[in-house]
Amino acid sequence: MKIATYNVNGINGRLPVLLRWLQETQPDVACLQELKAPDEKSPLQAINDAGYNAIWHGQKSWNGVAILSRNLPLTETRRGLPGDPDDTHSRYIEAEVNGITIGCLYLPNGNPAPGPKFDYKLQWFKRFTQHAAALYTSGKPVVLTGDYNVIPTGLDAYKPERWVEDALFRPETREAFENLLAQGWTDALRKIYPDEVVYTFWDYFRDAYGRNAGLRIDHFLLNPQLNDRLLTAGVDRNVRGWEKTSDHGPVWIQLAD
DNA sequence: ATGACAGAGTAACTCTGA
Repeated sequence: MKIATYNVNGINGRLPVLLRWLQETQPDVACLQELKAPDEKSPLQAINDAGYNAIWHGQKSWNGVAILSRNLPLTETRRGLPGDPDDTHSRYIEAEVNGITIGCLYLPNGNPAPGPKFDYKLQWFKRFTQHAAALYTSGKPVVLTGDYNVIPTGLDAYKPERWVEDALFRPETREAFENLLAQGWTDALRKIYPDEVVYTFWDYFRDAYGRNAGLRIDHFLLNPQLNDRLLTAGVDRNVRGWEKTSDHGPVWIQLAD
């Protein structure tokens, strides 16, 4: 079973690229972030025509997450992160597919830091960590995937010294990610590629993709029940080179059935 | 140190992103 995550940066503007990628790589499940569209403007028909079921948690202009599945029943288990009824951002959706609990997240960027946006990032992270703890001990295989907006270590940025003041790499952010991992989650890409440079994002500016000036900020966290089934993982980095593409590349894991 | 690029909303430009 292949599960992918892809920050599409606009589901409607990205539709041709998204459909081509689905057609070429055929993931069983695809978690999408940054839809930038309300549910009523989501291209559900085109997704269905491509062979995928989908659940959406969209929002006008910003944020927005979705989970797609191909030839597999998709049961929504949660829409929105618990813990703050006043949080209006659409950043979390969760489903069960094939007995696996799949959380799809778009963690806040948090820049500029320090400031209210960074405070919101850390607050959201805290709520997410609490929810992750509950899922971890659910007894089911669980994957938490999406755009974490976290550069975990210096290996995960092309010039880490330039990111030390940035919300993606500040000590508070890295510590929050480490605290989450300390529950027992496995960073799947880092497990498969322990010492290699693996990027998932390349800035639109200054030919960052051509220079491979990237970041690793899209992640798969697996609990032990799923970690035992991890076969391989990768980044479809060629997609980042297509016309009218996202600044993120799709990332995927392959699991034993 | 700065700004470059892109999507969405709305209709010239702002806001956001990482």
